[in-house]
Amino acid sequence: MPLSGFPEYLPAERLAEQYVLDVIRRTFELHGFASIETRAVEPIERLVGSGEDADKEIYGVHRLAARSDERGGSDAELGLHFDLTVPFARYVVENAGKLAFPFRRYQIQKVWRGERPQEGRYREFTQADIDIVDAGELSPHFEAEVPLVVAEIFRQLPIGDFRIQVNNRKIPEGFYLGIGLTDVVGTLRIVDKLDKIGPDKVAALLVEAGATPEQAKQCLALAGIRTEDLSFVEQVRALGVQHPTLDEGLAALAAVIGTGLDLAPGTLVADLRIARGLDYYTGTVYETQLVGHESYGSVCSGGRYDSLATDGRTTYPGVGISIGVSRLLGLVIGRWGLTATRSTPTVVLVALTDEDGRGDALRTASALRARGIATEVAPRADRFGKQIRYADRRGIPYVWFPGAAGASDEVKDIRSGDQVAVDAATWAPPAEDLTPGLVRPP
RNA sequence: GUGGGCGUAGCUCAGCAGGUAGAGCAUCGCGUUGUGGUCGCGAGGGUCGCGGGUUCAAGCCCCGUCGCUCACCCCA
Repeated sequence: MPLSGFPEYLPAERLAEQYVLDVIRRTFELHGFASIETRAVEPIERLVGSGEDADKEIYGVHRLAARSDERGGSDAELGLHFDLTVPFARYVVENAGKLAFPFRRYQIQKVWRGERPQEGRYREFTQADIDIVDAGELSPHFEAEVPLVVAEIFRQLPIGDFRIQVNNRKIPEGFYLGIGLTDVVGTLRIVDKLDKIGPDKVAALLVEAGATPEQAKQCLALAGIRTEDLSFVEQVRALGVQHPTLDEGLAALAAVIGTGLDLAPGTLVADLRIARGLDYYTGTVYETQLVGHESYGSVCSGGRYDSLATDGRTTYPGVGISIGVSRLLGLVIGRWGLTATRSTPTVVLVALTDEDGRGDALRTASALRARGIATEVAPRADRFGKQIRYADRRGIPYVWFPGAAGASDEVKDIRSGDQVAVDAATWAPPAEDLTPGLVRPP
């Protein structure tokens, strides 16, 4: 019985997932990020401390044999981590003496959240994170770097157009303070519903929360600003609000968008309505949607955090971004039907004339594997039609026939039907057949 | 956590005044003792989510329960 929120894929879909993970890993490493893995559990106290009402999402972990009065006793209560940033912050502090700063790491792991599952929302899912953390001060140029790495990954995947929306929390914060609204978080939360409930209802909620109609109108005006270039600065200025925090935010966002314009035009969008992500973000925040699937939710988000990690003497500010691998796959596999070109890594099935030929077949397979060609030997010496069907069912592209009595071996591409005489010591498939690829059904 | 929808074969579904379960697809076998995909024939496979109740009789009605699903909340 499947458990809701704990997805499990069939082999072909898992191969598609691995393909995506391979692209992610290769690109992270290409940009010089080093891999780490942190334990699955953290003391609950640490997990709760970072997020407001994160506690209701946390899965607790304890020994079944532990009596209830032991839980929370001398041993700290443990919970499964709900993201990779909080454990990473702990890891940085613990290992600060052995790490070289600025420290760049990537981390691809499962995380758990105890929320009601829906399409694209799971209780167990995979995130792929990069973060850059420094000791004391973090240079702002890193805030432009991390989303561009993600853009490079997404461009390699068959997911269509995407937009990485960028904002800086200091912009709404300074703006709200500048017009006299002091409940920054509450205002953000309401404005964030804009896409879902529309401007009229947002305005109504803001007024209900204590804003004047004029303030509500100003908030909506700010939230409506979205540009692919630096003109958002002018548009905000035109609203006539003054506050030093607003100035800081505009300068910081302009720097990020400017770098994006220079290096990867069209991928970063300044969008002054987005504010989401966990609440430890202090400046730049990112959120990513696939064009045409905006309502599916963000498939990648992150931001800058100034004081998530601290040992009391030194703080370690960082900036990071997290690809929601499971959510992304939920869309492209679940909704689009994307899958792998075959359900097994096997490139070649070595056919068997009879059981006496198994020894030779195993030697043929070894010769092919020695050159990196994934090979398996037919399970039974069925008639060739069945052996070909064995390959066909699995999407294995080639069947290898042993040559009879001194004749040369032959390999057949069962997609085209082409069959040629070959030598196991030298034959190789075209590069595109070496590993499973991705296919999207018509 | 709150509120709606739905649970029959591996999948999509049918079934009915309540009368002891069916189709298509998939799987497997044979036709085809050695080169598949088409076609033909055939086979296997179900405690009708689970438990209780009403009834001579329940997949169908009633109660409960579990699960799945959608929305809210929140987020990847």
